[in-house]
Amino acid sequence: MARPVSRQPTEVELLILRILWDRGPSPVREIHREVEAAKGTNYSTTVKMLGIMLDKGLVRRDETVTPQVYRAAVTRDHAGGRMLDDLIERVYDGAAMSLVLKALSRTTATQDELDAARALLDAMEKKLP
Amino acid sequence: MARPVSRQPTEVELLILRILWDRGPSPVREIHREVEAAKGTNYSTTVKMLGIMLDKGLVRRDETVTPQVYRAAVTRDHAGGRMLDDLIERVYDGAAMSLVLKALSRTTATQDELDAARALLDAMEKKLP
DNA sequence: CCGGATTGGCGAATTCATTCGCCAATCTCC
DNA sequence: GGAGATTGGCGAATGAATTCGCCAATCCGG
Repeated sequence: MARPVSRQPTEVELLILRILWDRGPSPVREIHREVEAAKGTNYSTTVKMLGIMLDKGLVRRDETVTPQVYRAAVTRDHAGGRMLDDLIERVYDGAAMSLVLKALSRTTATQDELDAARALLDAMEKKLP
Repeated sequence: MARPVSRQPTEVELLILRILWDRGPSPVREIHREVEAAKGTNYSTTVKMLGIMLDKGLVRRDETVTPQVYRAAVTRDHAGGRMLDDLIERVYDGAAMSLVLKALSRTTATQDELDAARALLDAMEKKLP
């Protein structure tokens, strides 16, 4: 009686999405090459997972060409944002800033990213009452 | 042939941890009260999950009192931090800042939190080459 | 046109998380 | 002291995710 609960991409789905995000639309054979390198599973498994992901709407398929080409149907930021929202909700009951500060403290960033972050903070401050 | 993959707390485990984080050490009956309110499952299920979590080291148990009292063995920040690291790794291949900016943009914060965030950014900047 | 290689799909098997039925040990209070 | 309630635990059943065996269709070089 297990339940999925969060409508997040599963482990293998995420692995495949990441591959598609990194290399763009690709035929099964190439996707599988990376999946196999990452976890040594079978070609059939990759095909199966792609089929499942197609049903779930996580990927698109161009069947007009041979071999068929798959592409991610969701963007990295879209999926990541949803997963992050979910994480924040499940761990911090929605109090995001706490988690964000934590994330900031353990990351490294470029000057540009720091500037962008400051700009965001400024924008947020203006919205304060 | 499913695989565990990430050693993160599962859904129900997280629900129970959150309850313990919010109310502190508690007897099963009270933990169950909230679990039931949240998802309507049985008392046996809550006991079972606590047993599993005890095995995994996610909670501690004081058996010297009756009823036994359970407490979280990991802090909210510890668990959240690990889960966040995992999320960042799985979605962004480790490039955290991108995700952090995304999180910032969709949250609201207090003045104090904004100040704390700026302080962190300043500290990070000093570490730049 | 032919045989071997490639592609893609279906269904069954496996594993983990979750759920609960059922039972034993304690406790509570007449 | 004992009936009924409360506590806690174990083992089996259920369901989602994952894996692969096996097979059909298509492709490709000679």
